[in-house]
Amino acid sequence: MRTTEETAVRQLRADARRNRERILTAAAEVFGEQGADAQMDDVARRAGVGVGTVYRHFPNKDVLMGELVTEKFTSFAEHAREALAEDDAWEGFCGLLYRTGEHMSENAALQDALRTTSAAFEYAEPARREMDKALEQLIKRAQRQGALRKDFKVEELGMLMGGLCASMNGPFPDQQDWRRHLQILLDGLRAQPTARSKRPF
Amino acid sequence: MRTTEETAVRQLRADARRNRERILTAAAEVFGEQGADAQMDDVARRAGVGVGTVYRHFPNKDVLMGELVTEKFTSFAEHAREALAEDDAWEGFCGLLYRTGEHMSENAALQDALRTTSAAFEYAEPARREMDKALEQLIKRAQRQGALRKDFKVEELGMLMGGLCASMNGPFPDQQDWRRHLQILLDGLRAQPTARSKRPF
DNA sequence: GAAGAATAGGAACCATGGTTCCGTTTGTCA
DNA sequence: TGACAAACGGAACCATGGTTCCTATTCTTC
Repeated sequence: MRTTEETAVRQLRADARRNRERILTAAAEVFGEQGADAQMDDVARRAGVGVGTVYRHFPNKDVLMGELVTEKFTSFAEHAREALAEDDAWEGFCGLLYRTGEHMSENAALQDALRTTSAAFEYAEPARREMDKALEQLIKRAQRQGALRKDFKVEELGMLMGGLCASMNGPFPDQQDWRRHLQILLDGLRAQPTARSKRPF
Repeated sequence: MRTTEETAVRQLRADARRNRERILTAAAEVFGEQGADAQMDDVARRAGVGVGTVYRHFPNKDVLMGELVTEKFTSFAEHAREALAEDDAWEGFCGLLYRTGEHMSENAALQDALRTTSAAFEYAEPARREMDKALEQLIKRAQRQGALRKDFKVEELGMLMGGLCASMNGPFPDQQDWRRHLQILLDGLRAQPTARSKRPF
């Protein structure tokens, strides 16, 4: 079975194909564990390959990381669409954020992608936008069901999730838990029957 | 007027004292603008001084940054004590977080200090603990007044504020506003008369 | 199974940025 | 005002880590 896509990429030599795969796997592990400042040499070593080989397959570090993060964002978009299938919009929303948090907490590079501006993550922008489209539907639906505060916008979700990342592996001792953070956020997002508290600004 | 403290530090030569002050000012500006990875050469240049001079006054970058961040934390602690003087504990609490946010949003190094684990910021730990002591009182009081959710702990505040920092200068377009983020957090922290929403975990 | 192109490997290269060193300058004190 | 310690300046040093380059090794094809 050979799709057009595969042939379009020009048939790689058998060893090259194998190595490319290994590199991708190794990179996912290494960047996942160490975040954006993991080293290319580490990736190469973990893949059992020379650095030169890594660079033969990916022009530079940014592209390699971008590739990985894009993959992640794409899968999040998929998750969002799944959540859309649930009956209770609010439950779907909460469940998605939790699930996403779970993934992020296991992937340092992803956390970096959500907190930092960096050339590396611009490659992932299209995927991010794709993800946002699915999220938007989810949000709208939860708002129609009267569960999510009306003034909440998709763009703000990125911001909140970025903040959530900060509580994973941050400088906080005592096993701080991002789940707790998420819990508070969700309580803040829930549509309130009562008037909201005054704000000094 | 010569305090014991000044003499304890051993009388510096006039030019040295002047330079030390300049360096501190320059460093506050440079690190405030560019965060933890501003360069020592920049600090020196801004202070109108050679790098060597910077190093004569501060053994290394980490200590210099630590000094600055410590100063900030100390002033935050002071603010917290001021908030304690207000009648309405909740208003005091909100006001403090807002005020703190305002400061953080103008100081990139401070943001870094709240999100990253780094030798540089360990120097600021004592000051941080001092700050936490004041915050604890503020929190307890707001809880007694029934305004703040009962299950909230001081340690969690650091986490949340760290998250808030992530929405300042993050990778989010469209002028995302940390004030909005804070608003949502505060709504999540407000004591709820109604039962909290179910959580999928 | 030999030739040639594709691929691998990893030492060497280079830019960046913190830190050190030492010859020069300056403040202080008698 | 002269002497000397203290302080200055900034070129040079060094470690780190991304990227390149060139030789050696494999596939693949005939």
